[in-house]
Amino acid sequence: MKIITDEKRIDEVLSRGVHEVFTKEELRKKLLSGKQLHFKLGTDVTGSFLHLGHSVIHRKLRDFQELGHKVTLIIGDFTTLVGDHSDKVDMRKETTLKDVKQMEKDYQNQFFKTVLKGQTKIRHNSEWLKKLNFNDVINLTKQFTISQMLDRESFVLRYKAGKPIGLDEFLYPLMQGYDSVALKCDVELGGTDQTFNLLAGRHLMSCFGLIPQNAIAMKLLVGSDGRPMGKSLKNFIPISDNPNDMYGQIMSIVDEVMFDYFELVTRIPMSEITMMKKEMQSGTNPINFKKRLAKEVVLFYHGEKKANEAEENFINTFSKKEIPDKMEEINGSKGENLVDILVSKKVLISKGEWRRLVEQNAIHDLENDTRIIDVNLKLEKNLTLKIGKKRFVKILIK
RNA sequence: GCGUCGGUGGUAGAGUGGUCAAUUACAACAGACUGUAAAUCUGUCGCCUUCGGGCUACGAAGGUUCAAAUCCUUCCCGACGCACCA
Repeated sequence: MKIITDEKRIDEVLSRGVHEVFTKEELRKKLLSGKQLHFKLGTDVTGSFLHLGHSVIHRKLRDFQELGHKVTLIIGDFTTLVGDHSDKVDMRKETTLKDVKQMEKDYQNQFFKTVLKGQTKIRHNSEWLKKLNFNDVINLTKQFTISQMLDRESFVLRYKAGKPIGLDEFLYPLMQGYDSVALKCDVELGGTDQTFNLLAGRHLMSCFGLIPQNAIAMKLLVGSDGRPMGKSLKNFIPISDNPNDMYGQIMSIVDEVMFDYFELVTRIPMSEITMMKKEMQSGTNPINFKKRLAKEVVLFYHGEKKANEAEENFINTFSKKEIPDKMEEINGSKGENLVDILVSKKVLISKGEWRRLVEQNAIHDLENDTRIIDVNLKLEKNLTLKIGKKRFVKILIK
Protein backbone atom coordinates (compact mmCIF):
# COMPACT_ATOMS: atom_id res chain seq x y z
CA MET A 1 0.00 0.00 0.00
CA LYS A 2 1.27 3.38 -0.95
CA ILE A 3 1.71 5.79 1.91
CA ILE A 4 0.63 9.31 1.17
CA THR A 5 3.00 11.90 2.52
CA ASP A 6 1.40 15.03 1.18
CA GLU A 7 2.23 17.62 3.77
CA LYS A 8 -0.90 19.67 3.36
CA ARG A 9 -3.15 16.70 3.68
CA ILE A 10 -1.33 15.43 6.72
CA ASP A 11 -1.65 18.78 8.40
CA GLU A 12 -5.37 18.82 7.67
CA VAL A 13 -5.81 15.34 9.10
CA LEU A 14 -3.79 16.30 12.15
CA SER A 15 -5.86 19.36 12.90
CA ARG A 16 -9.46 18.86 11.85
CA GLY A 17 -11.51 17.72 14.82
CA VAL A 18 -8.35 17.20 16.82
CA HIS A 19 -8.14 18.57 20.31
CA GLU A 20 -4.54 17.69 21.02
CA VAL A 21 -1.77 15.48 19.69
CA PHE A 22 0.89 14.07 21.96
CA THR A 23 3.08 15.19 20.46
CA LYS A 24 2.23 16.75 17.19
CA GLU A 25 5.73 17.23 15.84
CA GLU A 26 6.68 13.68 16.64
CA LEU A 27 3.69 12.25 14.86
CA ARG A 28 4.00 14.60 11.94
CA LYS A 29 7.52 13.39 11.34
CA LYS A 30 6.43 9.78 11.45
CA LEU A 31 3.65 10.45 8.98
CA LEU A 32 5.97 12.24 6.62
CA SER A 33 8.56 9.45 6.77
CA GLY A 34 6.53 7.27 4.41
CA LYS A 35 6.44 4.35 6.80
CA GLN A 36 3.16 2.60 7.35
CA LEU A 37 1.96 3.39 10.83
CA HIS A 38 -0.12 1.29 13.11
CA PHE A 39 -3.12 2.99 14.70
CA LYS A 40 -4.94 1.65 17.69
CA LEU A 41 -8.41 2.19 19.02
CA GLY A 42 -9.61 0.38 22.07
CA THR A 43 -13.21 0.01 22.99
CA ASP A 44 -15.35 -1.45 25.67
CA VAL A 45 -18.31 -3.38 24.44
CA THR A 46 -20.88 -2.29 26.92
CA GLY A 47 -23.64 -1.18 24.63
CA SER A 48 -24.79 -2.42 21.33
CA PHE A 49 -25.07 0.87 19.54
CA LEU A 50 -22.69 3.57 18.47
CA HIS A 51 -23.57 7.21 18.23
CA LEU A 52 -22.25 10.10 16.22
CA GLY A 53 -19.84 10.92 19.02
CA HIS A 54 -18.04 7.63 18.49
CA SER A 55 -18.03 8.20 14.79
CA VAL A 56 -15.84 11.26 15.17
CA ILE A 57 -12.97 9.02 16.17
CA HIS A 58 -13.84 6.43 13.57
CA ARG A 59 -13.74 9.05 10.89
CA LYS A 60 -10.31 10.07 11.97
CA LEU A 61 -9.14 6.49 11.74
CA ARG A 62 -10.58 6.40 8.27
CA ASP A 63 -8.61 9.53 7.40
CA PHE A 64 -5.40 7.81 8.37
CA GLN A 65 -6.39 4.68 6.50
CA GLU A 66 -6.83 6.77 3.42
CA LEU A 67 -3.28 7.98 3.90
CA GLY A 68 -2.27 4.33 3.74
CA HIS A 69 -1.97 3.39 7.38
CA LYS A 70 -3.38 0.41 9.20
CA VAL A 71 -5.69 0.16 12.16
CA THR A 72 -6.17 -2.30 14.96
CA LEU A 73 -9.44 -2.27 16.81
CA ILE A 74 -9.06 -3.70 20.26
CA ILE A 75 -12.18 -5.20 21.66
CA GLY A 76 -12.00 -4.78 25.39
CA ASP A 77 -13.60 -8.10 26.11
CA PHE A 78 -11.46 -8.63 29.19
CA THR A 79 -12.17 -5.19 30.52
CA THR A 80 -15.86 -5.58 29.87
CA LEU A 81 -16.08 -8.92 31.59
CA VAL A 82 -14.24 -7.60 34.60
CA GLY A 83 -16.85 -4.90 34.59
CA ASP A 84 -16.42 -1.20 34.97
CA HIS A 85 -18.21 -0.51 38.15
CA SER A 86 -18.22 3.25 38.05
CA ASP A 87 -21.72 2.50 36.86
CA LYS A 88 -22.67 1.09 40.20
CA VAL A 89 -26.26 0.32 39.45
CA ASP A 90 -25.38 -2.50 37.15
CA MET A 91 -22.75 -3.98 39.39
CA ARG A 92 -24.74 -7.08 40.05
CA LYS A 93 -25.66 -7.64 36.49
CA GLU A 94 -22.84 -9.73 35.20
CA THR A 95 -21.95 -9.42 31.61
CA THR A 96 -21.49 -12.85 30.16
CA LEU A 97 -19.18 -13.92 27.43
CA LYS A 98 -22.19 -14.43 25.24
CA ASP A 99 -23.36 -10.85 25.74
CA VAL A 100 -19.92 -9.60 24.85
CA LYS A 101 -19.86 -11.67 21.67
CA GLN A 102 -23.21 -10.29 20.58
CA MET A 103 -22.33 -6.72 21.43
CA GLU A 104 -19.04 -7.11 19.67
CA LYS A 105 -20.82 -8.20 16.54
CA ASP A 106 -23.10 -5.20 16.69
CA TYR A 107 -20.17 -2.96 17.36
CA GLN A 108 -18.25 -4.22 14.37
CA ASN A 109 -21.19 -3.81 12.04
CA GLN A 110 -21.47 -0.20 12.99
CA PHE A 111 -17.75 0.40 13.20
CA PHE A 112 -17.21 -0.71 9.65
CA LYS A 113 -19.77 1.71 8.37
CA THR A 114 -17.00 4.24 8.78
CA VAL A 115 -13.70 2.43 9.01
CA LEU A 116 -12.26 0.45 6.12
CA LYS A 117 -12.41 -3.23 6.89
CA GLY A 118 -9.58 -4.22 4.58
CA GLN A 119 -7.09 -2.16 6.51
CA THR A 120 -8.28 -3.14 9.95
CA LYS A 121 -7.32 -5.93 12.28
CA ILE A 122 -9.36 -6.93 15.25
CA ARG A 123 -7.80 -8.09 18.46
CA HIS A 124 -9.19 -8.86 21.89
CA ASN A 125 -7.43 -7.65 24.95
CA SER A 126 -8.15 -10.85 26.81
CA GLU A 127 -5.47 -12.35 24.57
CA TRP A 128 -2.77 -10.72 26.63
CA LEU A 129 -4.48 -9.46 29.78
CA LYS A 130 -5.59 -12.94 30.78
CA LYS A 131 -2.00 -14.06 30.87
CA LEU A 132 -0.85 -11.52 33.40
CA ASN A 133 -0.40 -12.79 36.92
CA PHE A 134 -0.52 -10.84 40.14
CA ASN A 135 3.17 -10.15 39.92
CA ASP A 136 2.80 -8.59 36.51
CA VAL A 137 -0.07 -6.47 37.73
CA ILE A 138 1.94 -5.20 40.67
CA ASN A 139 4.75 -4.32 38.32
CA LEU A 140 2.34 -2.29 36.26
CA THR A 141 1.02 -0.46 39.30
CA LYS A 142 4.56 0.39 40.32
CA GLN A 143 4.87 2.60 37.28
CA PHE A 144 2.33 5.03 38.68
CA THR A 145 1.76 6.93 41.87
CA ILE A 146 -1.49 7.84 43.50
CA SER A 147 -0.93 11.49 42.86
CA GLN A 148 -0.38 10.74 39.20
CA MET A 149 -3.69 8.95 39.20
CA LEU A 150 -5.33 11.87 40.89
CA ASP A 151 -4.14 14.06 38.07
CA ARG A 152 -7.04 12.64 36.23
CA GLU A 153 -9.77 15.17 36.47
CA SER A 154 -12.64 12.81 37.03
CA PHE A 155 -10.80 11.15 39.90
CA VAL A 156 -9.85 14.31 41.67
CA LEU A 157 -13.31 15.79 41.26
CA ARG A 158 -14.95 12.75 42.70
CA TYR A 159 -12.39 12.52 45.44
CA LYS A 160 -12.97 16.08 46.50
CA ALA A 161 -16.71 15.66 46.29
CA GLY A 162 -16.53 12.67 48.60
CA LYS A 163 -17.69 10.32 45.88
CA PRO A 164 -16.37 6.77 45.81
CA ILE A 165 -13.51 5.74 43.60
CA GLY A 166 -12.95 2.03 43.25
CA LEU A 167 -9.38 0.85 43.49
CA ASP A 168 -10.02 -1.09 40.34
CA GLU A 169 -10.68 2.13 38.54
CA PHE A 170 -7.01 2.93 38.84
CA LEU A 171 -6.31 -0.24 36.95
CA TYR A 172 -8.27 0.63 33.85
CA PRO A 173 -5.70 3.07 32.54
CA LEU A 174 -3.09 0.39 33.18
CA MET A 175 -5.02 -2.19 31.26
CA GLN A 176 -5.58 0.14 28.39
CA GLY A 177 -1.96 1.20 28.49
CA TYR A 178 -0.87 -2.39 28.52
CA ASP A 179 -2.88 -2.96 25.36
CA SER A 180 -0.53 -0.51 23.70
CA VAL A 181 2.48 -2.33 25.10
CA ALA A 182 1.20 -5.65 23.84
CA LEU A 183 0.49 -4.32 20.38
CA LYS A 184 3.49 -2.01 20.10
CA CYS A 185 1.37 0.38 18.11
CA ASP A 186 2.49 3.75 16.86
CA VAL A 187 -0.54 5.88 17.51
CA GLU A 188 -3.62 5.61 19.69
CA LEU A 189 -6.82 7.54 19.24
CA GLY A 190 -9.44 8.54 21.72
CA GLY A 191 -11.72 11.35 22.79
CA THR A 192 -10.44 14.09 25.06
CA ASP A 193 -12.01 12.12 27.89
CA GLN A 194 -9.43 9.45 27.14
CA THR A 195 -6.44 11.74 27.44
CA PHE A 196 -5.31 10.24 30.69
CA ASN A 197 -5.53 6.69 29.41
CA LEU A 198 -3.80 7.61 26.19
CA LEU A 199 -0.92 9.08 28.10
CA ALA A 200 -0.81 6.12 30.43
CA GLY A 201 -0.14 4.01 27.36
CA ARG A 202 2.64 6.33 26.35
CA HIS A 203 4.15 6.13 29.80
CA LEU A 204 3.89 2.36 30.10
CA MET A 205 5.44 1.79 26.71
CA SER A 206 8.52 3.67 27.68
CA CYS A 207 8.66 1.72 30.93
CA PHE A 208 8.77 -1.42 28.82
CA GLY A 209 11.55 -0.03 26.67
CA LEU A 210 9.31 0.56 23.67
CA ILE A 211 9.02 3.67 21.56
CA PRO A 212 6.10 5.48 23.16
CA GLN A 213 3.01 5.76 21.05
CA ASN A 214 1.70 9.06 19.88
CA ALA A 215 -1.77 9.87 21.00
CA ILE A 216 -4.52 11.86 19.41
CA ALA A 217 -7.25 13.25 21.61
CA MET A 218 -10.24 14.08 19.49
CA LYS A 219 -12.74 16.81 20.26
CA LEU A 220 -15.93 15.54 21.79
CA LEU A 221 -19.12 15.97 19.89
CA VAL A 222 -21.76 17.63 21.97
CA GLY A 223 -25.32 16.40 22.02
CA SER A 224 -28.52 18.22 21.31
CA ASP A 225 -28.34 19.82 24.74
CA GLY A 226 -24.82 21.11 24.33
CA ARG A 227 -23.23 18.56 26.64
CA PRO A 228 -20.84 15.85 25.42
CA MET A 229 -22.71 13.13 23.66
CA GLY A 230 -22.94 10.05 25.81
CA LYS A 231 -25.00 7.03 26.46
CA SER A 232 -25.80 7.95 30.01
CA LEU A 233 -27.21 11.28 28.93
CA LYS A 234 -30.06 10.96 26.56
CA ASN A 235 -28.63 13.27 24.01
CA PHE A 236 -27.06 10.93 21.53
CA ILE A 237 -27.76 10.26 17.91
CA PRO A 238 -27.28 6.55 17.15
CA ILE A 239 -25.65 5.86 13.83
CA SER A 240 -28.03 2.95 13.40
CA ASP A 241 -30.95 5.37 13.42
CA ASN A 242 -33.24 5.24 10.47
CA PRO A 243 -32.77 8.11 8.03
CA ASN A 244 -35.80 10.08 9.20
CA ASP A 245 -34.94 9.97 12.86
CA MET A 246 -31.33 10.73 12.22
CA TYR A 247 -32.24 13.71 10.11
CA GLY A 248 -34.67 14.98 12.69
CA GLN A 249 -32.29 14.47 15.57
CA ILE A 250 -29.68 16.53 13.83
CA MET A 251 -32.22 19.24 13.13
CA SER A 252 -32.85 19.45 16.84
CA ILE A 253 -29.31 20.24 17.91
CA VAL A 254 -28.86 23.74 19.22
CA ASP A 255 -27.68 26.24 16.62
CA GLU A 256 -24.50 27.00 18.53
CA VAL A 257 -22.96 23.58 18.03
CA MET A 258 -23.87 23.21 14.39
CA PHE A 259 -20.43 24.07 13.11
CA ASP A 260 -18.77 21.63 15.46
CA TYR A 261 -20.87 19.00 13.77
CA PHE A 262 -19.79 20.21 10.37
CA GLU A 263 -16.19 19.91 11.42
CA LEU A 264 -16.47 16.62 13.23
CA VAL A 265 -18.95 14.53 11.31
CA THR A 266 -18.82 15.74 7.74
CA ARG A 267 -16.12 16.12 5.17
CA ILE A 268 -17.18 19.49 3.96
CA PRO A 269 -13.96 21.48 3.59
CA MET A 270 -13.11 23.70 6.54
CA SER A 271 -12.95 26.72 4.26
CA GLU A 272 -16.58 26.21 3.33
CA ILE A 273 -17.55 25.75 6.92
CA THR A 274 -15.89 29.00 7.86
CA MET A 275 -17.83 30.71 5.11
CA MET A 276 -21.12 29.36 6.37
CA LYS A 277 -20.27 30.50 9.84
CA LYS A 278 -19.66 33.99 8.56
CA GLU A 279 -22.90 34.03 6.61
CA MET A 280 -24.82 32.99 9.65
CA GLN A 281 -23.24 35.71 11.71
CA SER A 282 -24.32 38.23 9.16
CA GLY A 283 -27.91 37.11 9.55
CA THR A 284 -28.59 34.21 7.24
CA ASN A 285 -31.22 31.83 8.55
CA PRO A 286 -29.41 28.87 10.15
CA ILE A 287 -32.05 26.38 9.15
CA ASN A 288 -30.63 25.96 5.68
CA PHE A 289 -27.20 25.19 7.02
CA LYS A 290 -28.66 22.80 9.49
CA LYS A 291 -30.57 21.03 6.76
CA ARG A 292 -27.37 20.65 4.83
CA LEU A 293 -25.69 19.21 7.88
CA ALA A 294 -28.49 16.76 8.53
CA LYS A 295 -28.55 15.67 4.92
CA GLU A 296 -24.81 15.29 4.77
CA VAL A 297 -24.74 13.00 7.79
CA VAL A 298 -27.68 10.90 6.66
CA LEU A 299 -26.03 10.63 3.28
CA PHE A 300 -22.91 9.18 4.82
CA TYR A 301 -24.78 6.38 6.51
CA HIS A 302 -27.70 5.76 4.22
CA GLY A 303 -26.78 7.02 0.79
CA GLU A 304 -28.10 9.82 -1.32
CA LYS A 305 -31.56 8.47 -2.02
CA LYS A 306 -32.46 7.98 1.62
CA ALA A 307 -30.97 11.31 2.52
CA ASN A 308 -33.20 13.06 0.02
CA GLU A 309 -36.20 11.17 1.28
CA ALA A 310 -35.42 12.06 4.87
CA GLU A 311 -35.15 15.69 3.97
CA GLU A 312 -38.42 15.58 2.11
CA ASN A 313 -40.08 13.80 4.98
CA PHE A 314 -38.83 16.41 7.38
CA ILE A 315 -40.01 19.31 5.29
CA ASN A 316 -43.37 17.73 4.67
CA THR A 317 -43.99 16.69 8.22
CA PHE A 318 -42.69 19.66 10.07
CA SER A 319 -42.49 22.56 7.71
CA LYS A 320 -45.67 21.75 5.79
CA LYS A 321 -47.17 19.54 8.47
CA GLU A 322 -48.17 16.76 6.15
CA ILE A 323 -48.69 13.14 7.08
CA PRO A 324 -45.74 10.84 6.49
CA ASP A 325 -46.17 7.88 4.15
CA LYS A 326 -44.84 5.31 6.54
CA MET A 327 -45.87 4.95 10.12
CA GLU A 328 -46.24 2.40 12.85
CA GLU A 329 -49.28 0.18 12.49
CA ILE A 330 -50.99 -1.61 15.32
CA ASN A 331 -54.09 -3.75 15.50
CA GLY A 332 -57.11 -3.49 17.73
CA SER A 333 -60.57 -4.92 17.81
CA LYS A 334 -63.76 -3.05 17.20
CA GLY A 335 -65.26 -1.54 20.31
CA GLU A 336 -62.04 -1.75 22.27
CA ASN A 337 -60.99 1.30 24.19
CA LEU A 338 -58.36 3.28 22.34
CA VAL A 339 -56.32 3.67 25.51
CA ASP A 340 -56.12 -0.04 26.10
CA ILE A 341 -54.86 -0.66 22.60
CA LEU A 342 -52.24 2.04 22.83
CA VAL A 343 -51.01 0.99 26.25
CA SER A 344 -50.95 -2.73 25.51
CA LYS A 345 -49.03 -2.11 22.30
CA LYS A 346 -46.62 0.03 24.28
CA VAL A 347 -47.26 3.10 22.22
CA LEU A 348 -48.02 4.83 25.50
CA ILE A 349 -46.60 4.04 28.89
CA SER A 350 -49.74 4.35 30.97
CA LYS A 351 -53.35 5.35 30.90
CA GLY A 352 -52.37 8.42 32.83
CA GLU A 353 -50.19 9.47 29.96
CA TRP A 354 -53.12 9.07 27.59
CA ARG A 355 -55.35 11.18 29.80
CA ARG A 356 -52.75 13.88 29.95
CA LEU A 357 -52.21 13.84 26.22
CA VAL A 358 -55.93 14.09 25.55
CA GLU A 359 -56.28 16.91 28.02
CA GLN A 360 -53.38 18.68 26.40
CA ASN A 361 -54.97 18.41 23.00
CA ALA A 362 -52.13 16.32 21.74
CA ILE A 363 -54.07 13.58 20.00
CA HIS A 364 -55.06 14.27 16.42
CA ASP A 365 -57.43 12.12 14.47
CA LEU A 366 -55.94 12.58 11.04
CA GLU A 367 -58.78 10.87 9.17
CA ASN A 368 -61.22 13.50 10.28
CA ASP A 369 -58.70 16.20 11.04
CA THR A 370 -60.02 16.66 14.55
CA ARG A 371 -58.57 16.44 17.99
CA ILE A 372 -59.64 13.63 20.23
CA ILE A 373 -61.20 14.97 23.39
CA ASP A 374 -62.96 11.89 24.66
CA VAL A 375 -60.72 9.95 27.01
CA ASN A 376 -62.87 6.86 26.71
CA LEU A 377 -63.12 6.80 22.96
CA LYS A 378 -63.61 3.34 21.52
CA LEU A 379 -62.25 2.01 18.30
CA GLU A 380 -65.00 1.99 15.67
CA LYS A 381 -63.06 2.14 12.44
CA ASN A 382 -59.48 2.36 11.29
CA LEU A 383 -57.77 5.39 12.73
CA THR A 384 -54.68 7.39 12.00
CA LEU A 385 -53.43 9.25 15.02
CA LYS A 386 -50.85 11.90 15.47
CA ILE A 387 -49.57 12.00 19.00
CA GLY A 388 -47.80 15.20 19.81
CA LYS A 389 -46.05 16.54 16.78
CA LYS A 390 -43.78 13.75 15.81
CA ARG A 391 -45.43 10.45 16.57
CA PHE A 392 -47.77 8.84 14.13
CA VAL A 393 -49.62 5.60 14.53
CA LYS A 394 -52.19 3.77 12.46
CA ILE A 395 -54.71 1.61 14.26
CA LEU A 396 -56.34 -1.08 12.18
CA ILE A 397 -59.31 -3.20 13.10
CA LYS A 398 -58.22 -6.78 12.81
C1' G B 1 -12.09 -1.98 64.55
C1' C B 2 -14.05 2.82 66.73
C1' G B 3 -16.50 7.40 65.72
C1' U B 4 -19.11 11.19 62.73
C1' C B 5 -22.09 12.31 58.63
C1' G B 6 -24.88 10.43 54.70
C1' G B 7 -28.10 6.86 51.14
C1' U B 8 -34.74 10.57 48.44
C1' G B 9 -38.23 10.23 41.96
C1' G B 10 -34.56 9.53 34.89
C1' U B 11 -30.30 12.82 37.12
C1' A B 12 -28.64 16.56 40.59
C1' G B 13 -30.50 17.88 45.11
C1' A B 14 -34.41 20.12 49.17
C1' G B 15 -37.34 18.10 52.96
C1' U B 16 -35.83 15.75 59.45
C1' G B 17 -43.21 13.24 62.66
C1' G B 18 -49.12 15.10 59.86
C1' U B 19 -50.47 20.58 55.11
C1' C B 20 -45.38 14.92 51.22
C1' A B 21 -46.53 11.57 45.39
C1' A B 22 -42.46 14.79 48.12
C1' U B 23 -39.70 22.35 46.98
C1' U B 24 -36.35 23.36 43.02
C1' A B 25 -33.13 22.65 38.68
C1' C B 26 -31.98 19.64 34.47
C1' A B 27 -33.92 15.90 31.30
C1' A B 28 -38.59 14.16 29.24
C1' C B 29 -43.63 15.10 27.31
C1' A B 30 -47.59 18.51 25.50
C1' G B 31 -49.63 23.34 23.75
C1' A B 32 -48.68 28.19 21.60
C1' C B 33 -45.35 30.58 18.61
C1' U B 34 -41.53 29.90 14.84
C1' G B 35 -36.80 29.27 11.18
C1' U B 36 -37.10 23.29 13.20
C1' A B 37 -38.04 18.12 16.47
C1' A B 38 -34.01 25.05 17.63
C1' A B 39 -34.89 29.30 20.96
C1' U B 40 -38.83 31.46 23.88
C1' C B 41 -43.41 31.31 26.70
C1' U B 42 -47.18 28.17 29.13
C1' G B 43 -48.65 23.57 30.99
C1' U B 44 -47.75 18.30 32.29
C1' C B 45 -44.40 15.04 34.51
C1' G B 46 -45.45 7.38 40.02
C1' C B 47 -49.61 3.75 38.90
C1' C B 48 -54.99 3.05 38.86
C1' U B 49 -59.60 5.76 39.04
C1' U B 50 -66.70 5.76 38.37
C1' C B 51 -62.25 12.15 39.46
C1' G B 52 -64.63 11.21 45.45
C1' G B 53 -60.38 8.76 45.97
C1' G B 54 -57.38 4.21 46.07
C1' C B 55 -52.49 1.94 45.73
C1' U B 56 -47.15 1.78 45.59
C1' A B 57 -42.73 4.65 46.67
C1' C B 58 -37.63 8.39 49.97
C1' G B 59 -30.97 1.94 50.82
C1' A B 60 -33.22 -3.17 53.25
C1' A B 61 -35.92 -5.53 57.15
C1' G B 62 -38.42 -4.90 61.57
C1' G B 63 -40.52 -1.53 65.46
C1' U B 64 -42.81 3.03 67.96
C1' U B 65 -47.14 6.18 66.72
C1' C B 66 -53.90 7.76 65.37
C1' A B 67 -50.00 9.30 61.67
C1' A B 68 -43.11 8.03 59.45
C1' A B 69 -38.97 9.97 53.84
C1' U B 70 -38.72 12.10 58.79
C1' C B 71 -38.16 8.76 65.48
C1' C B 72 -35.95 3.73 67.33
C1' U B 73 -33.35 -1.20 66.31
C1' U B 74 -30.61 -4.33 63.16
C1' C B 75 -28.43 -4.96 58.54
C1' C B 76 -26.31 -3.32 53.71
C1' C B 77 -23.69 0.58 51.09
C1' G B 78 -20.71 5.32 50.76
C1' A B 79 -17.71 9.59 52.47
C1' C B 80 -14.76 11.54 56.21
C1' G B 81 -11.78 11.29 60.86
C1' C B 82 -9.12 8.20 64.31
C1' A B 83 -6.67 3.66 65.00
C1' C B 84 -3.75 0.03 62.23
C1' C B 85 0.30 -0.01 58.57
C1' A B 86 3.67 -5.76 56.09
